[in-house]
Amino acid sequence: MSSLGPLRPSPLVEQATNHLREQITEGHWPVGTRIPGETTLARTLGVGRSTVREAVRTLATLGLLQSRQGAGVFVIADRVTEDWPTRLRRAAVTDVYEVRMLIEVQAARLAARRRTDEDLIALDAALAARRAAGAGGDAEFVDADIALHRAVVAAAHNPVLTDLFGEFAPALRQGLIDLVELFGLRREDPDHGDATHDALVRAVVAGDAESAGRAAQAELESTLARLRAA
Amino acid sequence: MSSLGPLRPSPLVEQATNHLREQITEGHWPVGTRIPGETTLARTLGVGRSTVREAVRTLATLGLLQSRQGAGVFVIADRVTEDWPTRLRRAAVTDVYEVRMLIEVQAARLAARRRTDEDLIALDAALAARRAAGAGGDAEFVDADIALHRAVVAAAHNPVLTDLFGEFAPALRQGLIDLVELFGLRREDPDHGDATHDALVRAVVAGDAESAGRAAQAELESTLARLRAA
DNA sequence: ACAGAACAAGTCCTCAGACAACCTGACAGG
DNA sequence: CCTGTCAGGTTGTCTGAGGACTTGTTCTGT
Repeated sequence: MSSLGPLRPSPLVEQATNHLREQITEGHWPVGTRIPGETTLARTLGVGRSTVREAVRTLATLGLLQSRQGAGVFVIADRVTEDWPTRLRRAAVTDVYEVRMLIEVQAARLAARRRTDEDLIALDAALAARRAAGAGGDAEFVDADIALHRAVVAAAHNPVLTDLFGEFAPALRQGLIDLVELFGLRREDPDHGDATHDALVRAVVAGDAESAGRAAQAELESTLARLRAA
Repeated sequence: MSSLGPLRPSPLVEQATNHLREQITEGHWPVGTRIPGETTLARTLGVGRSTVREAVRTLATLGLLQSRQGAGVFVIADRVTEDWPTRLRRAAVTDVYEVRMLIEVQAARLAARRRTDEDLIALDAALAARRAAGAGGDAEFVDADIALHRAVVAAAHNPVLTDLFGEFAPALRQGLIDLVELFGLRREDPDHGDATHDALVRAVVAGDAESAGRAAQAELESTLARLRAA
């Protein structure tokens, strides 16, 4: 009778949620249609009504269902938009890094044109912090490196761009730490890449878009090449 | 007594959800702490226990709470990672378009280096489709235009990049349709921009990264200038 | 015959109570 | 100190009830 059977290893709500989600993703309940009522679902799933309600609410929060009092529950989407953190986690590091490079090269050009006095202070501070982090551990150093790049992107003064970089940063962190350790980049050169980063910052400070773009490209491309080799 | 008072304009669960979310985001319940029990919350909020449960489940789905049977409900995050569709919807069209330009200029360069024979066929088809859409409505034309740009990005063969463009496309669509109508771009020139798009495609086909980048930049910058003027 | 009001069925929304499953900390005994 | 037991509290689930709302139908007046 009950479609879920006598097995109860995981919470019932979760089972019910998955069951309903399958009906949607597999097309049994196309977008726009009304799904059976609470009482009916409770009977067919072999669970209580409150359990069904919580499952429906979960899928409503995920954007698959929408319940309208008095009318019923309707399917409004058949798949959840996977969020970027998980998408980036699944993607290849080189692909992520390549996109990061695309973004940042152009961001550096914009930053050179738009940087304010506050940006200059922040850039100098970030550069100094990166240099200082040369004395610390690899994770600390990578964090300081990312912070510097974040300062460059911030100087472009485009909130969408800033958000986008913020999305990529955590995905890059671990890959960069691994890279530094694998190649032992900092063994004889604790603040590895200091000269290129200095050039980048100086180009942005000088307002030279072309140089800034080239500096960013050169710096990122060398790292990308190492990532590809690893 | 009841913190929610006698007002009942919106569903109680929603009110309870917002109330709990505020407690979290405003720091009254720091990450890691246990929140009061369902029965206690029901009493303080002046609602039933099932209402509290659905509110908690909503926040759990959003990743703010985690409930463990027998132990309690715990705060595991103090802010939800806003998804890109809503973020882009809230952002200024010009900012979104600018980032799109950054991405696509570099994508065009990559595409020129990596395009396969299949890409060439798809590019030609998309270009022809855009030309054909000149006879249709504005929405149809914009869709064909976006499809062509999507084909260019796809030729770069970076899945992260393709996904990223897919994220931006819907946010751009309406803005572009409005732009076309506002400026009446197609009144005397139904397939507006055909020459520049043709140049872009030919550069990608020829494998000329520099020309492709310049063509994309020129095309997108002119549109961006119009958006800024609007 | 048509337009609008009144009705009825179905649905979600909320509550209250009960019991089961489970976790945690205290406590006694080794 | 370590360990097993136990009691209290918490979440998980079910059920029954009534309220609120939507929708389609029926009825009424013109």
